[in-house]
Amino acid sequence: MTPHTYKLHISTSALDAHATIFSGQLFRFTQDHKGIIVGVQGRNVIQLQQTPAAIHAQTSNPNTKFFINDFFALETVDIELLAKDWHSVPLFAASWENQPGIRITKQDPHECLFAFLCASAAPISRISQMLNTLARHHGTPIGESLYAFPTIEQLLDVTEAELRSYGFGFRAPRIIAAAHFLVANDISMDALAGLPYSELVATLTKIDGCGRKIADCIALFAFGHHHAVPVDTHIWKIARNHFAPNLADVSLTPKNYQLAVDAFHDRFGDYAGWAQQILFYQQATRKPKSTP
DNA sequence: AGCTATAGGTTATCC
DNA sequence: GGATAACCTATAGCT
Repeated sequence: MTPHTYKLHISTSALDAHATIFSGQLFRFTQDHKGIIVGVQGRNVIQLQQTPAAIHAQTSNPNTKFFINDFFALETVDIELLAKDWHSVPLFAASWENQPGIRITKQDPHECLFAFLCASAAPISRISQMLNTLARHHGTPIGESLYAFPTIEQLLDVTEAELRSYGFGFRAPRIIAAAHFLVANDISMDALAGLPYSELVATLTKIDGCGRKIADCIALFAFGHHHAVPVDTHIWKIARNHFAPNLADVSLTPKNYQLAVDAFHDRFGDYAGWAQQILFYQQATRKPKSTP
Protein backbone atom coordinates (compact mmCIF):
# COMPACT_ATOMS: atom_id res chain seq x y z
CA MET A 1 0.00 0.00 0.00
CA THR A 2 1.02 3.59 -0.48
CA PRO A 3 0.85 5.20 2.93
CA HIS A 4 -0.87 8.52 3.35
CA THR A 5 -0.14 10.34 6.55
CA TYR A 6 -2.07 12.90 8.55
CA LYS A 7 -1.21 14.54 11.83
CA LEU A 8 -4.34 15.10 13.83
CA HIS A 9 -3.90 17.65 16.59
CA ILE A 10 -6.16 16.49 19.38
CA SER A 11 -6.01 15.94 23.13
CA THR A 12 -6.36 12.49 24.63
CA SER A 13 -9.50 13.63 26.43
CA ALA A 14 -11.17 14.43 23.11
CA LEU A 15 -9.96 11.15 21.62
CA ASP A 16 -8.07 8.38 23.33
CA ALA A 17 -7.34 6.10 20.40
CA HIS A 18 -6.34 3.10 22.48
CA ALA A 19 -9.28 3.24 24.87
CA THR A 20 -11.69 3.86 22.02
CA ILE A 21 -10.48 1.05 19.80
CA PHE A 22 -10.14 -1.48 22.60
CA SER A 23 -13.40 -0.60 24.32
CA GLY A 24 -15.18 -3.55 22.71
CA GLN A 25 -16.53 -1.93 19.57
CA LEU A 26 -13.78 -3.21 17.25
CA PHE A 27 -12.30 -6.70 17.32
CA ARG A 28 -9.59 -6.86 14.67
CA PHE A 29 -7.24 -4.10 15.74
CA THR A 30 -3.91 -4.77 17.42
CA GLN A 31 -1.26 -2.73 19.17
CA ASP A 32 2.44 -3.48 18.76
CA HIS A 33 5.25 -3.07 21.28
CA LYS A 34 5.84 0.50 20.13
CA GLY A 35 2.25 1.43 20.86
CA ILE A 36 1.25 1.65 17.21
CA ILE A 37 -2.34 0.60 16.61
CA VAL A 38 -3.09 -1.21 13.36
CA GLY A 39 -6.38 -2.34 11.90
CA VAL A 40 -8.52 -2.72 8.83
CA GLN A 41 -11.71 -0.98 7.76
CA GLY A 42 -13.20 -2.06 4.48
CA ARG A 43 -10.25 -2.31 2.11
CA ASN A 44 -8.24 0.29 4.00
CA VAL A 45 -5.42 -0.22 6.45
CA ILE A 46 -5.32 2.19 9.39
CA GLN A 47 -2.25 2.89 11.51
CA LEU A 48 -2.30 5.18 14.53
CA GLN A 49 0.27 6.43 16.98
CA GLN A 50 -0.87 8.78 19.71
CA THR A 51 1.13 11.38 21.62
CA PRO A 52 -0.29 13.75 24.25
CA ALA A 53 -1.01 16.44 21.66
CA ALA A 54 -1.58 14.56 18.43
CA ILE A 55 -2.36 11.37 16.61
CA HIS A 56 -0.08 10.39 13.76
CA ALA A 57 -2.36 8.59 11.36
CA GLN A 58 -1.50 6.60 8.28
CA THR A 59 -4.01 4.95 5.99
CA SER A 60 -4.03 3.30 2.60
CA ASN A 61 -6.83 5.70 1.67
CA PRO A 62 -5.72 8.73 -0.41
CA ASN A 63 -7.59 11.09 1.88
CA THR A 64 -6.37 10.11 5.31
CA LYS A 65 -7.62 13.31 6.92
CA PHE A 66 -11.17 12.78 5.76
CA PHE A 67 -11.01 9.07 6.50
CA ILE A 68 -9.84 9.55 10.09
CA ASN A 69 -12.26 12.40 10.77
CA ASP A 70 -15.11 10.26 9.54
CA PHE A 71 -13.97 7.11 11.37
CA PHE A 72 -13.87 8.89 14.73
CA ALA A 73 -16.88 11.14 13.95
CA LEU A 74 -14.75 14.12 14.90
CA GLU A 75 -16.78 16.68 12.98
CA THR A 76 -20.09 15.28 14.18
CA VAL A 77 -19.70 14.90 17.92
CA ASP A 78 -18.05 17.09 20.56
CA ILE A 79 -17.64 14.45 23.24
CA GLU A 80 -15.94 16.81 25.71
CA LEU A 81 -18.94 19.12 25.60
CA LEU A 82 -21.34 16.21 26.06
CA ALA A 83 -19.24 14.81 28.90
CA LYS A 84 -19.37 18.17 30.64
CA ASP A 85 -23.17 18.10 30.53
CA TRP A 86 -23.27 14.53 31.75
CA HIS A 87 -21.16 15.25 34.81
CA SER A 88 -24.38 15.77 36.73
CA VAL A 89 -24.66 11.97 36.64
CA PRO A 90 -22.21 10.81 39.34
CA LEU A 91 -21.47 7.42 37.80
CA PHE A 92 -20.70 9.04 34.48
CA ALA A 93 -18.47 11.69 36.05
CA ALA A 94 -16.44 9.01 37.82
CA SER A 95 -16.08 6.97 34.62
CA TRP A 96 -15.03 9.94 32.53
CA GLU A 97 -12.51 11.16 35.08
CA ASN A 98 -11.02 7.69 35.20
CA GLN A 99 -10.93 7.24 31.43
CA PRO A 100 -11.80 10.21 29.22
CA GLY A 101 -11.61 10.24 25.44
CA ILE A 102 -13.65 7.18 24.59
CA ARG A 103 -15.60 7.76 21.39
CA ILE A 104 -17.95 5.77 19.17
CA THR A 105 -16.32 4.92 15.85
CA LYS A 106 -18.14 4.82 12.54
CA GLN A 107 -17.24 1.37 11.32
CA ASP A 108 -17.44 -0.42 8.03
CA PRO A 109 -21.07 -1.66 8.17
CA HIS A 110 -20.48 -4.99 6.45
CA GLU A 111 -17.82 -6.16 8.86
CA CYS A 112 -19.65 -4.66 11.82
CA LEU A 113 -22.81 -6.61 11.04
CA PHE A 114 -21.04 -9.95 10.86
CA ALA A 115 -18.75 -9.16 13.77
CA PHE A 116 -21.59 -8.56 16.18
CA LEU A 117 -23.45 -11.58 14.88
CA CYS A 118 -20.47 -13.49 16.30
CA ALA A 119 -20.50 -11.63 19.59
CA SER A 120 -23.29 -13.53 21.33
CA ALA A 121 -22.12 -14.85 24.68
CA ALA A 122 -18.47 -14.66 23.74
CA PRO A 123 -15.64 -12.77 25.43
CA ILE A 124 -13.85 -10.19 23.29
CA SER A 125 -10.73 -12.33 22.95
CA ARG A 126 -12.75 -15.10 21.40
CA ILE A 127 -14.65 -12.76 19.08
CA SER A 128 -11.32 -11.41 17.84
CA GLN A 129 -9.99 -14.89 17.30
CA MET A 130 -13.06 -16.00 15.34
CA LEU A 131 -13.06 -12.93 13.09
CA ASN A 132 -9.33 -12.93 12.46
CA THR A 133 -9.34 -16.60 11.57
CA LEU A 134 -12.24 -16.10 9.20
CA ALA A 135 -10.57 -13.11 7.54
CA ARG A 136 -7.24 -14.93 7.23
CA HIS A 137 -8.85 -17.89 5.48
CA HIS A 138 -11.39 -16.12 3.30
CA GLY A 139 -10.59 -12.40 3.13
CA THR A 140 -8.40 -10.58 0.63
CA PRO A 141 -4.84 -9.89 1.87
CA ILE A 142 -4.22 -6.15 2.04
CA GLY A 143 -1.04 -5.84 4.05
CA GLU A 144 1.48 -7.62 6.21
CA SER A 145 -0.70 -10.29 7.86
CA LEU A 146 -3.71 -8.03 7.35
CA TYR A 147 -6.87 -9.13 5.61
CA ALA A 148 -10.00 -7.37 4.50
CA PHE A 149 -13.09 -8.90 6.04
CA PRO A 150 -14.57 -11.39 3.55
CA THR A 151 -17.01 -9.81 1.14
CA ILE A 152 -20.52 -11.15 0.87
CA GLU A 153 -19.44 -13.19 -2.16
CA GLN A 154 -16.49 -14.61 -0.26
CA LEU A 155 -18.73 -15.44 2.68
CA LEU A 156 -21.11 -17.36 0.44
CA ASP A 157 -18.25 -19.79 -0.25
CA VAL A 158 -17.61 -20.57 3.41
CA THR A 159 -19.10 -23.74 4.85
CA GLU A 160 -20.54 -24.28 8.30
CA ALA A 161 -17.92 -26.97 8.95
CA GLU A 162 -15.14 -24.49 8.17
CA LEU A 163 -16.62 -21.91 10.53
CA ARG A 164 -16.93 -24.50 13.27
CA SER A 165 -13.29 -25.42 12.77
CA TYR A 166 -12.49 -21.72 13.35
CA GLY A 167 -14.26 -21.93 16.72
CA PHE A 168 -17.59 -20.31 15.83
CA GLY A 169 -19.69 -22.95 17.59
CA PHE A 170 -23.42 -22.29 17.38
CA ARG A 171 -22.73 -19.03 15.57
CA ALA A 172 -21.50 -20.86 12.47
CA PRO A 173 -24.87 -21.48 10.78
CA ARG A 174 -25.95 -17.92 11.62
CA ILE A 175 -23.14 -16.42 9.56
CA ILE A 176 -24.04 -18.48 6.53
CA ALA A 177 -27.75 -17.78 6.89
CA ALA A 178 -27.12 -14.06 7.30
CA ALA A 179 -25.05 -13.89 4.11
CA HIS A 180 -27.81 -15.70 2.22
CA PHE A 181 -30.46 -13.50 3.82
CA LEU A 182 -28.74 -10.32 2.63
CA VAL A 183 -28.29 -11.64 -0.90
CA ALA A 184 -31.75 -13.19 -1.18
CA ASN A 185 -33.43 -9.97 -0.09
CA ASP A 186 -31.04 -7.78 -2.03
CA ILE A 187 -30.11 -5.82 1.08
CA SER A 188 -27.07 -3.60 0.60
CA MET A 189 -25.24 -1.70 3.32
CA ASP A 190 -26.18 1.51 1.50
CA ALA A 191 -29.82 0.55 1.75
CA LEU A 192 -29.47 -0.14 5.48
CA ALA A 193 -27.70 3.20 5.90
CA GLY A 194 -30.76 4.93 4.49
CA LEU A 195 -33.19 3.43 6.98
CA PRO A 196 -34.45 5.21 10.07
CA TYR A 197 -33.49 3.55 13.36
CA SER A 198 -36.64 1.57 13.98
CA GLU A 199 -36.73 0.16 10.46
CA LEU A 200 -33.05 -0.70 10.63
CA VAL A 201 -33.57 -2.66 13.84
CA ALA A 202 -36.67 -4.33 12.41
CA THR A 203 -34.68 -5.45 9.36
CA LEU A 204 -31.61 -6.60 11.27
CA THR A 205 -33.61 -8.61 13.79
CA LYS A 206 -35.01 -10.71 10.96
CA ILE A 207 -31.56 -12.27 10.80
CA ASP A 208 -31.37 -15.45 12.83
CA GLY A 209 -29.16 -14.78 15.84
CA CYS A 210 -29.60 -11.03 15.73
CA GLY A 211 -31.76 -9.76 18.57
CA ARG A 212 -32.28 -6.23 19.81
CA LYS A 213 -28.90 -5.92 21.51
CA ILE A 214 -26.87 -6.88 18.46
CA ALA A 215 -29.07 -4.75 16.21
CA ASP A 216 -28.39 -1.81 18.55
CA CYS A 217 -24.64 -2.45 18.37
CA ILE A 218 -24.76 -2.33 14.59
CA ALA A 219 -27.01 0.74 14.58
CA LEU A 220 -24.65 2.58 16.94
CA PHE A 221 -21.25 1.47 15.67
CA ALA A 222 -21.87 1.39 11.92
CA PHE A 223 -24.85 3.54 11.03
CA GLY A 224 -24.46 6.61 13.20
CA HIS A 225 -27.52 6.13 15.38
CA HIS A 226 -25.94 7.88 18.34
CA HIS A 227 -28.95 7.35 20.57
CA ALA A 228 -28.94 3.55 20.23
CA VAL A 229 -28.12 1.89 23.56
CA PRO A 230 -27.08 -1.77 23.36
CA VAL A 231 -28.18 -3.30 26.66
CA ASP A 232 -25.82 -6.14 27.43
CA THR A 233 -25.17 -7.77 30.76
CA HIS A 234 -22.96 -4.88 31.93
CA ILE A 235 -25.26 -2.06 30.86
CA TRP A 236 -28.18 -3.96 32.34
CA LYS A 237 -26.34 -4.10 35.65
CA ILE A 238 -25.61 -0.36 35.51
CA ALA A 239 -29.19 0.50 34.61
CA ARG A 240 -30.72 -1.44 37.48
CA ASN A 241 -28.08 -0.43 40.06
CA HIS A 242 -27.89 3.27 39.25
CA PHE A 243 -30.65 4.53 36.98
CA ALA A 244 -33.74 2.40 37.35
CA PRO A 245 -34.12 0.79 40.79
CA ASN A 246 -37.51 -0.49 39.70
CA LEU A 247 -35.68 -2.91 37.42
CA ALA A 248 -33.71 -4.43 40.31
CA ASP A 249 -35.96 -7.45 40.68
CA VAL A 250 -36.91 -8.15 37.09
CA SER A 251 -35.18 -9.98 34.28
CA LEU A 252 -34.04 -8.64 30.93
CA THR A 253 -37.17 -9.15 28.85
CA PRO A 254 -37.76 -7.10 25.67
CA LYS A 255 -40.01 -4.78 27.65
CA ASN A 256 -37.44 -4.25 30.38
CA TYR A 257 -34.73 -3.80 27.77
CA GLN A 258 -36.66 -0.80 26.51
CA LEU A 259 -37.09 0.55 30.05
CA ALA A 260 -33.32 0.38 30.51
CA VAL A 261 -32.87 2.24 27.21
CA ASP A 262 -35.39 4.84 28.37
CA ALA A 263 -33.41 5.34 31.58
CA PHE A 264 -30.33 6.12 29.49
CA HIS A 265 -32.26 8.50 27.24
CA ASP A 266 -33.64 10.36 30.26
CA ARG A 267 -30.12 11.08 31.47
CA PHE A 268 -28.06 11.30 28.32
CA GLY A 269 -30.45 12.32 25.56
CA ASP A 270 -29.73 11.99 21.85
CA TYR A 271 -26.16 10.77 22.34
CA ALA A 272 -27.00 8.15 24.96
CA GLY A 273 -25.10 5.54 22.96
CA TRP A 274 -21.87 7.45 23.53
CA ALA A 275 -22.50 7.64 27.26
CA GLN A 276 -23.26 3.95 27.22
CA GLN A 277 -19.86 3.16 25.71
CA ILE A 278 -18.03 5.15 28.37
CA LEU A 279 -19.95 3.48 31.18
CA PHE A 280 -19.61 0.09 29.53
CA TYR A 281 -15.84 0.39 29.36
CA GLN A 282 -15.70 1.30 33.02
CA GLN A 283 -17.94 -1.58 34.06
CA ALA A 284 -16.40 -4.18 31.76
CA THR A 285 -12.78 -3.43 32.64
CA ARG A 286 -13.15 -2.87 36.35
CA LYS A 287 -11.47 -5.31 38.70
CA PRO A 288 -13.97 -7.85 40.03
CA LYS A 289 -13.15 -6.87 43.62
CA SER A 290 -13.20 -3.06 43.50
CA THR A 291 -16.86 -2.06 43.33
CA PRO A 292 -19.98 -4.19 43.73
C1' DA B 1 -2.58 -29.46 36.05
C1' DG B 2 -7.52 -29.94 36.25
C1' DC B 3 -11.94 -27.78 37.19
C1' DT B 4 -15.64 -24.38 36.88
C1' DA B 5 -17.86 -20.30 35.61
C1' DT B 6 -18.45 -17.02 32.49
C1' DA B 7 -18.32 -14.50 28.34
C1' DG B 8 -21.09 -7.24 25.42
C1' DG B 9 -27.13 -13.18 23.62
C1' DT B 10 -30.76 -15.47 21.05
C1' DT B 11 -34.31 -18.52 20.52
C1' DA B 12 -37.47 -22.48 21.16
C1' DT B 13 -40.33 -24.10 24.57
C1' DC B 14 -42.94 -24.04 28.57
C1' DC B 15 -45.84 -21.93 31.94
C1' DG C 1 -46.28 -11.61 28.71
C1' DG C 2 -42.28 -13.81 31.46
C1' DA C 3 -39.02 -17.65 32.95
C1' DT C 4 -35.73 -21.51 31.62
C1' DA C 5 -32.60 -24.19 29.16
C1' DA C 6 -29.82 -25.05 25.29
C1' DC C 7 -26.53 -23.51 22.05
C1' DC C 8 -20.32 -23.82 21.48
C1' DT C 9 -15.89 -23.11 23.38
C1' DA C 10 -11.78 -20.30 24.82
C1' DT C 11 -10.00 -18.75 28.80
C1' DA C 12 -9.58 -16.46 33.23
C1' DG C 13 -9.69 -17.61 37.88
C1' DC C 14 -10.01 -20.80 41.04
C1' DT C 15 -8.24 -25.32 43.95
